[in-house]
Amino acid sequence: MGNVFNTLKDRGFIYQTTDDGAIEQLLMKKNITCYIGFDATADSLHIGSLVPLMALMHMQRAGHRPIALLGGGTTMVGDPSGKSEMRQMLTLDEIKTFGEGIRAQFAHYLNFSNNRALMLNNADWLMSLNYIEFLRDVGVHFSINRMLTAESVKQRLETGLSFIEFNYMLLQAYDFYILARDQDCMLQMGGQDQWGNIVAGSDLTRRKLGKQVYGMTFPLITTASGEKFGKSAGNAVWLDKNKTSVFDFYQYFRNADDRDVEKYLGLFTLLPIDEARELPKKNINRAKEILAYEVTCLAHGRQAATAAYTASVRQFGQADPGGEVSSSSEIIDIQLDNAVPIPTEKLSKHLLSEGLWIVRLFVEAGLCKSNGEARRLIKQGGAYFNDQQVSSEEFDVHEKDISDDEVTLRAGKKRVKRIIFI
RNA sequence: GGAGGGGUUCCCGAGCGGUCAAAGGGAACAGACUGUAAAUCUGUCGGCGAAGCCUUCGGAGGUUCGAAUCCUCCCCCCUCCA
Repeated sequence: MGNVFNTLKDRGFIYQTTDDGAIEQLLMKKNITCYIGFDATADSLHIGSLVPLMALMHMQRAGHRPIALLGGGTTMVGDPSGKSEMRQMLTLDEIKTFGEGIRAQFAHYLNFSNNRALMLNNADWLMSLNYIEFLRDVGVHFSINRMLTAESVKQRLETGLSFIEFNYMLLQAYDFYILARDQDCMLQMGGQDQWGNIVAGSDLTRRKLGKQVYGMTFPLITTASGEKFGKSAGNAVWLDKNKTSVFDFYQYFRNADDRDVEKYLGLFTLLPIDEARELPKKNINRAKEILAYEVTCLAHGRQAATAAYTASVRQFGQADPGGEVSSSSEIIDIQLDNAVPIPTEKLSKHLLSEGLWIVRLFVEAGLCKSNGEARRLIKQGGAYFNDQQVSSEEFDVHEKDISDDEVTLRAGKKRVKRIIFI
């Protein structure tokens, strides 16, 4: 399997590095430790973190040791990079709780046994810093003139940048230095907006330890239509199945833009790169199924991915019924006859006793946010009750209208829910 | 600290006493077309069982028959000066 650097490059992970040749050499010569920071701003990661997660995974598979660094300390300050406004500050407690949730998700991608990967929290060394000491120790090495030329800072100079955020770069640089010193970490990776922070860290490490360490950034992933990757209806697509159902998670990738499929297969799956390039050309919709299945497999496990796949096929049909497309994905072994249910909501039977207004039912089911929205849906002909179009909003559902205490609701073509009355 | 500019519905951004639930664009949602894609076209896009009513234009008061629009105080942001 050999050269991870080429693997990452071929699969579209590399945006820029501090030194291509040196990093490639380094990675081939020995097993190194590398790190990526994740700010603990929510109790779950979302698919925006998939690129760094996959990058660490590739590193580990190639024998290197990845460190996932939780930003318990840096989140106290807030990274201004790539943001137009200051981020809300979180308490230490919140960050701690968030960290727990995130750690569990990492375990799906990385093997933490025998210290083959580490999870650290920069709160451990940042929180106890003494201001004056830090200034004399670290601050001296930073040139304001130079910091002001950083792209991430320049952008914020237009909209405003507070001193606390301006300091962020020093803290992240300090992280790199600490990891280089204590864990022999040689490489920091991150999103392209992290470039300034990463370079600052490698400079600081060189100055303080006389040690050469390296940096690499990933490209910012956007969809072909120019939107930010990972937003579905304005909401983030989370890795936590309680925040984004497995079905919705699968569907997000199943509905990828044609033009993005090849890129996504390279970045978000472990399928051989040649296959990732070929699949979309052979059968674009089968490629999307495979993409969605593979990504879901990594995030939620094979069983859940299979369920999402079969439920989707039942709902929308399959892309390659003849089985003409060959693939190394396990998806081709899945038998489609044991159909698995779609997202289910339980409602109380009491609601039915006096008749449940159809408008309200759609709201209760979580398919519409308000009565007004449900009315609109019905008016526009997008509401379905047991696959029957709802023609009027003046309709009450009684027990006699449903069989087996169960009903299927559909909003538009894609949003479906099964409701069970208990 | 001084002078000026600004905070509008999910976002950008018009409005500057009634005709404003607030132009326009984007996003989103539904329909047509399709391949669960893209592009295009059409419609919708604060809440309320829909009648009218209620809540919304940084916050709190005030003027007025009537305020997003005028006045006062406060909070926040930007620019220039110190």
